[in-house]
Amino acid sequence: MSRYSPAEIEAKWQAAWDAAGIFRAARDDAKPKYYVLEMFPYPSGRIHMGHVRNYTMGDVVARHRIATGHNVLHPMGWDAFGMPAENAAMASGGHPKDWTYDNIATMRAQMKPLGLSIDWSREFATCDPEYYGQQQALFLDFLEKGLVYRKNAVVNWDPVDMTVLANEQVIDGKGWRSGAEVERRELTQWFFRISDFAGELLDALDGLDNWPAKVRTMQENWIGKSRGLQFAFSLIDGPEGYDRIEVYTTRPDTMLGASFLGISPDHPLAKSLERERADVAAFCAEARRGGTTEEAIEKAEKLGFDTGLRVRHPFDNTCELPVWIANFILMDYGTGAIYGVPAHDQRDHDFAVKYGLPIIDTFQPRDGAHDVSQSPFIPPKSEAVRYTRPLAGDEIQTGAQAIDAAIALCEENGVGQGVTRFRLRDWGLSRQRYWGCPIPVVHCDACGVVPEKKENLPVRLPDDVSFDAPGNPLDRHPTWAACPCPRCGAPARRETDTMDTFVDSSWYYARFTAPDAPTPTDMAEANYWMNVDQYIGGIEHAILHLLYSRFFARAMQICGHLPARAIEPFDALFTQGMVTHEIYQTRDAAGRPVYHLPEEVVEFVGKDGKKRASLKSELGSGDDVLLAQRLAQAHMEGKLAEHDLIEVIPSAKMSKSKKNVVDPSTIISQYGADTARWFVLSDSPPERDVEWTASGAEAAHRHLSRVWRLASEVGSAPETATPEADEALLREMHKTIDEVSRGVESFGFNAAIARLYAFTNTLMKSQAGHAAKREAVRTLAQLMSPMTPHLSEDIWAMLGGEGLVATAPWPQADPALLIDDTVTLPIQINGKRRAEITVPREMGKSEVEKTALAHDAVQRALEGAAPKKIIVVPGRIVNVVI
RNA sequence: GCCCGCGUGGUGGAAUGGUAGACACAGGAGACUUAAAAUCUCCAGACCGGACGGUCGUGCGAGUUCGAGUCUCGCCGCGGGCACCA
Repeated sequence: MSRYSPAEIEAKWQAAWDAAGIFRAARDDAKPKYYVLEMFPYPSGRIHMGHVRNYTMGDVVARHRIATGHNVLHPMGWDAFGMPAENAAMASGGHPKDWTYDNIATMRAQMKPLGLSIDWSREFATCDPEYYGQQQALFLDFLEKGLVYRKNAVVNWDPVDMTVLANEQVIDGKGWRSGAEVERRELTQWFFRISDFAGELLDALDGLDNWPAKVRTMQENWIGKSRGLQFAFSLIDGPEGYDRIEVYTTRPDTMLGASFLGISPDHPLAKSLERERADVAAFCAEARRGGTTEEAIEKAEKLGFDTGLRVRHPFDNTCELPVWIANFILMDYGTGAIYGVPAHDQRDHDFAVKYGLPIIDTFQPRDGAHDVSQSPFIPPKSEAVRYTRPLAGDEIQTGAQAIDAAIALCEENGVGQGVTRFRLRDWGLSRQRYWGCPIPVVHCDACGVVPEKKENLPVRLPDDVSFDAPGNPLDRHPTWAACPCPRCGAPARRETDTMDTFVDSSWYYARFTAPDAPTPTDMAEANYWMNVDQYIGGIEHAILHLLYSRFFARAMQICGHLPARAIEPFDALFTQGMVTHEIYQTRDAAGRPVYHLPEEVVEFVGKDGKKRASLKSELGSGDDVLLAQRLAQAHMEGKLAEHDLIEVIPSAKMSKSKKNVVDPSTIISQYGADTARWFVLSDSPPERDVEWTASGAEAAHRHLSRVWRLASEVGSAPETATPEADEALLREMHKTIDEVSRGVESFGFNAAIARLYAFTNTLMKSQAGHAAKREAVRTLAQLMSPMTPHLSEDIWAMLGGEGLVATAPWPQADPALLIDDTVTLPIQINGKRRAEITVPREMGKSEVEKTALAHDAVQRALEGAAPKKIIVVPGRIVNVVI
């Protein structure tokens, strides 16, 4: 065999790893453990390049840790519940279960050839009854500890499909499938009490030093801590039972600028009025229309209704404010009521202008004046302003100071108290869907909501369901919901809602530590393996998934399913970028974009040196290379009309509709898995997007072939050894060991790969002897092994390595060999490089100075004068200041 | 609006305050070959120059420093997150 043939060697070494069972994880107290996890995939159909990049990165980390003596846990599973399975069933018949498990089989079969160091014995899918049964057990434990509860909540309701929709499924206020106008409806739903943990989840972010700062900031903003004042306005002649209205504000310093009081249409007072007054009822119905999406809210016009009620200002008895119901006030933030200060708030200003309410300023710029009738004056809180109606404190002070003073004053006078609030709301988990984990409770006429008994778990999804009618198949199943009440035994009805699929992914990392345990976790295993030492996934999960998981780890710890130190489940997080690919685009007569597959076009280099392309079908038949040459020539001569050209848009996200998807299986059969792995790591830093290019993939493959050839030919050329060449190669090898090790440890994969390229180049030119080269090539293969495990294994065996390279100890750089005996120092004159000298490493400062000054270039620059100053940084640089 | 991040050749990108452009892609020249493929060698930031060499150069403008892609301040541009949140 004289050619690198990945298909052969990859299958061979995968079989060898399997036979040796080296990726099966078991507790071993003699070794430090290392748990590396990539976010598990949703089984959508086929794997894509993004998966390849994600799992390759995890694999590099895992393989490096194995080689450095760690006991590694590297599992894989499937985030398998969710709507696409039901949509597929509705669109083309079939069953969500079959669709899901078929996809899993396909994707697993696509992943195995990648040669990942995964312990497949721990694989599970979240739709396995064994998994969701344990999730139901967790739910029951949470219920017992008060971590989950039921309440009424406003949801997006599709009246045609008769289902709750997620915000993402409401488009232009209409259901995405039915096209029906979405209603805001109040339903009784289950909620996790995540908001109770808001402060803790926020504070603990500080300890997550190995998380990207960006993710921590995003979570911080999401949790949204604010400090403000809560107090009440007393209501004049209010309806029975209502004598005051509680409000919350973060700007109590503007209290004397209040010109109206606004309440949410869902505020209890509004609801009470609604029952008695037709005009109020009509307004509230109008105000509630439209979805709960951002988009719907954005577009919604500000609507207000003057109730005729009035409240008294707590600091000014003569001041009475009208009470309005306004559609922009949210019931679930603060108290559902605000006081409006049009002079210092954009929304309140809009509202005041529309309804002719007074605009009263409480502060002005320090110097000058701001006409608040035209626009609100909203300086940063840190800016000092001149208070025209100060509630407390000095006339001139910053907003922040005034706010603190106002809170203090109100607390002293018993008007209200300072409170800390969070934007984070409780997590609603009920979904009126079939393909999810059934919520294990029973509704009994006599006993109410009763938890299912743990011995009756799992509450299994029925298989005999149909998707030919709108609504939740569980709800209309003839028999499934019927069951005895777990408490009194009377005939009762199961909850037909299922859990949000984010629940499934909130604890799978813990389940991997003991996937077959008869309880959600096995504490001995969890105690050994947790936490995840390195978690890797996309930035798109920066908020929800990672926040929910942090909450779940805390809740599980409270229920005794995780050790206390695992409340932060992910010690280190890495968010990798996407794999992008260029798009070939033309436009149709109407100017709409039309996309083309790569095989439909010919690329060439245009007269401007930029990449151009043209449609093959317009060119007649011919060899691609010749076509490209002809096109380039024609373009150069200006013979190509613009409309013959295709727009080449680089770096677009891969998607079927844009026709720019590259299927990993195609690449693997063409070049092998090692090439795909090497390429996705080589071209960009891992946290950034990487552009897939055919030429880049070819280059990667070419390089791997070169390394393989280097290995197979080592020793076949005539012996040319010189001690100098051997020594030089050895030093270069140790520098490579050092740099590659550091790169691999710090997610500097692209830099590590660049170093490996450089070392390969050195090796090819080296005059070192056979023995030295042999060792260098074997080390090269070993250093490459986390990225190209099959190729490395083959070379390792070829060059007499002991055992498998996968389990061989990682090479250590000899510090003595990292330092050269001589150094080349650049000589700068006034900070600009002008020359260089090569001197012994140990040469003293004054010696170096003398040598530098003697240099021609320095003498020329000095023109006989003495330098003002000379800076010598040993081993680094010489700077002569003239 | 608020909060982050990023601007380096034709392209992706290297660079603990110390030789900017490593490594790779695309490009050019050449070797081998009947030819092609494959492989190998060399060139390559811009400008001036035959060469030696020189001038400029990390979005723009200032500052700190012997020395700034890197640190500070101010602009400009791009990207991301949050947002009727009181």
